[in-house]
Amino acid sequence: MANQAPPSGSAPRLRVAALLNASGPMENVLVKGWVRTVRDQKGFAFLEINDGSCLKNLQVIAEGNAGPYETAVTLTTGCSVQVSGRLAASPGKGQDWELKAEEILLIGACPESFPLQKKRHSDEFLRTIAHLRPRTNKFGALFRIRSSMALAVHNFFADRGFVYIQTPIITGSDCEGAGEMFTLTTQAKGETLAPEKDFFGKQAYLTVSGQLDAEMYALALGAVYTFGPTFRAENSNTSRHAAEFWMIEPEAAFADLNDNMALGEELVRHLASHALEKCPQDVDLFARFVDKTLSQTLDNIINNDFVRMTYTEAVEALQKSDKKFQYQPMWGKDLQTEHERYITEVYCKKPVIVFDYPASIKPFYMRMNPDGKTVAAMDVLVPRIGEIIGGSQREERLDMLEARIKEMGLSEEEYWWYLDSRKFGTAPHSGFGMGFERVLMMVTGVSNIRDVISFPRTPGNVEF
RNA sequence: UCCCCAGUAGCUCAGUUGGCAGAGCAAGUGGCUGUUAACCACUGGGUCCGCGGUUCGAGUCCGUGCUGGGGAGCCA
Repeated sequence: MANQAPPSGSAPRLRVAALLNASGPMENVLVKGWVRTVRDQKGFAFLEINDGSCLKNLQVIAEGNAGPYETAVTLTTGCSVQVSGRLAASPGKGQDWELKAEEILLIGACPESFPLQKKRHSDEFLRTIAHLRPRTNKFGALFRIRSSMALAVHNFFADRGFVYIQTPIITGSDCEGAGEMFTLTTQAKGETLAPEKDFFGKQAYLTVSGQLDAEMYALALGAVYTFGPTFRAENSNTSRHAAEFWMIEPEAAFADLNDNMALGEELVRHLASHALEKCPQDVDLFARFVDKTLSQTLDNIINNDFVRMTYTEAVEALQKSDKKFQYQPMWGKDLQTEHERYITEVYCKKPVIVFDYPASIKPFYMRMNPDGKTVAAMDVLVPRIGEIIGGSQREERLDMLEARIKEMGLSEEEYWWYLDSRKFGTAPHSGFGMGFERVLMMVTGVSNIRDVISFPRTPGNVEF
């Protein structure tokens, strides 16, 4: 089918983005898209057509009492149309080019019950019509940025020799240690089946992380990353949590915690500048209407080194501050949201990497430091969003790892394959998880995670 | 899961001390020869979230449930 010539007499379809960037007038132009507004004058009418290729609409002018004009005045906001005509310089303000319609055909009508109007809607309302919200300027822009950012992630790792791997979504390991898991079963409603009689012969779950699998591939291919969906059944009702989200998890052999922190910082900075460079119009919409401090925030991320401080230093800084915290900062306790916000927004005023956390508050696979109290963990915290990356150098010493598994009451048999990687040619390695939606919140200023995912899954919500 | 706030026209909201249900936008109709969320005029539009209670009378007060939002915990 590639390069097949269009049927004789009809022009190939062009996208609005290309037409708005035209270098000169064009004859025989064909556009297909959705009508955003119809402005009917006496004897002529303006249409604004959007086809998703860019934020801006193409202005179509339908003149004359017959043909295009007759059709134009019957069109309503939301309908789909095809328009053919010629692209000409626009005498009006606001656009360089406009399409003088020679023929307008209605493809799909849109009755007045169409819920989207030519005005701003609240995010809450748009969430109730998540199937239609991509037709708004804001969500169109968001999902063009999301697509571009995904590509930027792949390019970033490809440029650095990381191999893209896909780890299973279905897992049998019930103690990955990152929160509640969704159980998976083929049993019928109301039926109670023992796990050993179920599809996999044991209890199965949706993955909460591809990390343990990714480690196996890092210890073979040198450096790998995953980029896929992740599931958490935590009954978590906040603007920063979803039950299904996308996570990027790089894992590199022969890399220590410093390499890990450098990679994370470089990635966050790369993504921030990518958004500004590759999606300027779409990002500008967010800078103007969603978060007025967005440009400043992104500049801050791009142009400054991230502050690095140990967990111990962070706790000391919190204890020395005049600010009254609801939770007293104390060595050995996890940093609370209010603590993270103080560190990034007040104390450092820029992204911060906190590392070397107490072993007691971190999972078994993190590498024990020589002090015997802390592990080589690191979190990248950004102002307003909080934790965007969480990672560590992994415990590569078999005896230490076995001891930690035992200490935390986990089953060594369950992890036989994981332990094998330390038995056979073990090597220092490290990696992290980065929440893709949180990155999108960072580059757009959108404050609710439900508005950077196509169809968000949260407790009590699986509509669409 | 806990704390706080909200739910009134298609949307965004106002509604005074408990006393006839309101505005803007949208929609419909008409007008307008270059508009830019066009503009101007007119018209239609209500389960005041559900249930129960107090009262002569409840959008308004009380109880309860549901839904949504903000914050917390947990985390990416």
